Amino acid sequence: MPELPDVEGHRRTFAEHCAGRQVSRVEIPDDELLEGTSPQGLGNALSGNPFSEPRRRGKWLIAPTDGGPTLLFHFRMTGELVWGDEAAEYDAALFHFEHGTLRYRSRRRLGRIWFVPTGGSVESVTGALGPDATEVDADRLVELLDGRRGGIKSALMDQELVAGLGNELVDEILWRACIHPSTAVRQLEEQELRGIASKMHAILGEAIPAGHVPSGPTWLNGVRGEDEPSCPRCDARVRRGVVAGRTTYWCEEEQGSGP
DNA sequence: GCTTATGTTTACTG
DNA sequence: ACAGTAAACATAAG
Repeated sequence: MPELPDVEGHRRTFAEHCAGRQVSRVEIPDDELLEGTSPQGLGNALSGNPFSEPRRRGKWLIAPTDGGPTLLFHFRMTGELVWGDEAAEYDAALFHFEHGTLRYRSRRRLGRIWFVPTGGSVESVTGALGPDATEVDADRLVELLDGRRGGIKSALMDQELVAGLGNELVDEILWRACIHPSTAVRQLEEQELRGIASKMHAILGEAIPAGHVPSGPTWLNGVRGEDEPSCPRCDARVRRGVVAGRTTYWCEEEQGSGP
């Protein structure tokens, strides 16, 4: 689930229930989850330091405390944040508050929570990240892709170029822009790059409030996983293949068969 | 048994 | 330095 819109949903969950609040107890059923501290160290550091307003950059959720350490959440493939009392087998971290519990749940246990001490560097954990996809307009995208070698899908998936886009979002963007995912960036006209930026914004504008990439009848995402998918726009065959190392869907009719 | 899965990192190759 | 691929991570589902 976790691409930019999903993480934004988790940010809203955190903001609604945890911002301005003081953790009363931390419980870490899976201590492989924690990077940079121990369950006890985390508990100590969070006592007396209420969370402030969380922010998001790309697929990272950044949760600072007032004057204390900052927590960084990355969800990888199957992580999520859930508010409530319903326990699940893969609850890996529980943040108990007086009014309820925030659960970091991670079925495949790939996600992590990083601990950044007061005054520490968030960037040293996240590494270099490009501008958040929500802040990239057409001019900026053209600039970012100038001189880029390789294919358009791998470029858009590169978090150092643009932060937040994942496999499903990129397929959706290129499908709406009618561009084959393997197309070399250098072969794209400026107008095509502007089209990509515009579709990216339209898609994010719908996906962010939803908290995920929608899979309704007008979305390519809706045919993902089907045996014989057909294009929601033109009904032609949707192809499935591997591009940039990831399972990729595209409409053979509208996006072509590739370079 | 096999394949596949929304992400990232590492190692290797060109 | 820049890109691409493959494998690894851990687990479930078909």
